[in-house]
Amino acid sequence: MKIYEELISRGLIAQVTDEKEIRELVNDGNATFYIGFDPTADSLHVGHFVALCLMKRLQMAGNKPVVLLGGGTGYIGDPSGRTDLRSMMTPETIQHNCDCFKNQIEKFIELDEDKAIMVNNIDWLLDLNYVELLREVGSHFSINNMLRAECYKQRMEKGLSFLELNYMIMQSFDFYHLFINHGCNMQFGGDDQWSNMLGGRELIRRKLGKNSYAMTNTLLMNSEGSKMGKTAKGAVWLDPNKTSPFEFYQYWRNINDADVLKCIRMLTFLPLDQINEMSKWEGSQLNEAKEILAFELTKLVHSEEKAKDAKSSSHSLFITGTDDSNMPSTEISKNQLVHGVINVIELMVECKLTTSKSEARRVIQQGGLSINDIKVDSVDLCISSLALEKGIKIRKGKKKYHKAFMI
RNA sequence: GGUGGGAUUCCCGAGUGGCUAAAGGGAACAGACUGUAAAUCUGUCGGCUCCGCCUUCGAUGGUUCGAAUCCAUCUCCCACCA
Repeated sequence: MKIYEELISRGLIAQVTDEKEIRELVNDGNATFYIGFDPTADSLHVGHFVALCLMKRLQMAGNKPVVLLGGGTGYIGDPSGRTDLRSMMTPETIQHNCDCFKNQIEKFIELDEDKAIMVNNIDWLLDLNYVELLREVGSHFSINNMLRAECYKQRMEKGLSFLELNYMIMQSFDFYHLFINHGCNMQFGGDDQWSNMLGGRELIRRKLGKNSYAMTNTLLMNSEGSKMGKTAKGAVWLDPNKTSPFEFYQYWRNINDADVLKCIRMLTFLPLDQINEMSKWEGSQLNEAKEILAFELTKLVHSEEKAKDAKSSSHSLFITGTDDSNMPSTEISKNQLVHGVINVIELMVECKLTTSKSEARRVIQQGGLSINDIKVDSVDLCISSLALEKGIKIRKGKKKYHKAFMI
């Protein structure tokens, strides 16, 4: 099976401009394609990961990726899929985020002049001359068409600023620039980028009379139709300092039944035969599939060792109930104790298990807290320094484990 | 520039002088049931020194025994017209 067919089988391709030509191009390893990453945060998240995997797969098939950091487009902010204006970032933040992205991507994609390159659109966007751009590029865009694009349509009700309207033009210009300077003949991106990508293709056609290609990957949506990779606390980050390997593992381990196979297919590098075999699984057997998914992804994003750790922590916590050194922990210092003890409520807040004492009190009153496997039934319970020196295991609700200790 | 409309607790959204820490829904959190799933049911859902007290309804000042609700000024949004 060739790469294009594989991508289709994995459900990764959403839309393509010219199916036949693109198939040939990527199957023969003749594509130089780019994917843009706008530096919206100081870490990549799961959504980016889908794109990175695709990049990797295409690279392994002999195509050349161009990683585009959106240091310039970050100044504008993509309105696609948004109901409100993105908050404007300072140049310092953008720079910092770009640096973070760079570090993470480098670990995943082999960068080498022949195999893949990384560029930053700040290098060409920031120096554009307004009037010149209007004449050279702006004249090729039809406002009527732009407003018909899905990404803007949604914003017509809530309001769309001129700044955001220009995002499409900037992204189109990127493609045009890369086409000329790096022989980049294809653009890849999330399905929500489709109209922006067509804009670039159209610009290349109008200005150079040349054909170029675009294809989008399926957005990772759950069975309820909302974007995956989000938790109550925010995104699931790839940065281990923002989302620990254990949390990362748990996110996938706790995924809906309906979404497991789809995720395995899309995100892991397991052979399709094996995945098809797994798709016959039902009911509680899916737990096994979830473990595989969680393990494989943790391995890809962090390392095999971290994945093993996460898996064994998960097992010892949920199956055998034993303690484990991998759970998040908080060190309590001596001066936080009063008369050699600390109140449970204070302790919970200290460990960031709850954001306020009221909340901590409620959890205890509802029977949701246990320490060293003994349910806490009084909000007045105090923990001694002796216990803390040994280290205590706090469990809030069913799945939140935390360790508190004192040296 | 003109004319209207709006800003309420994490989000949506009621509330138009006291009975309002503020309906309803969503999210979230805890409990039951389970497969570390979903669905369902129950409870909670501003803070604290928690049977009581304190701070919230865009901002500031005022009227009143008493205001999210009335008045004034300001800030920001939106719609229609230009």
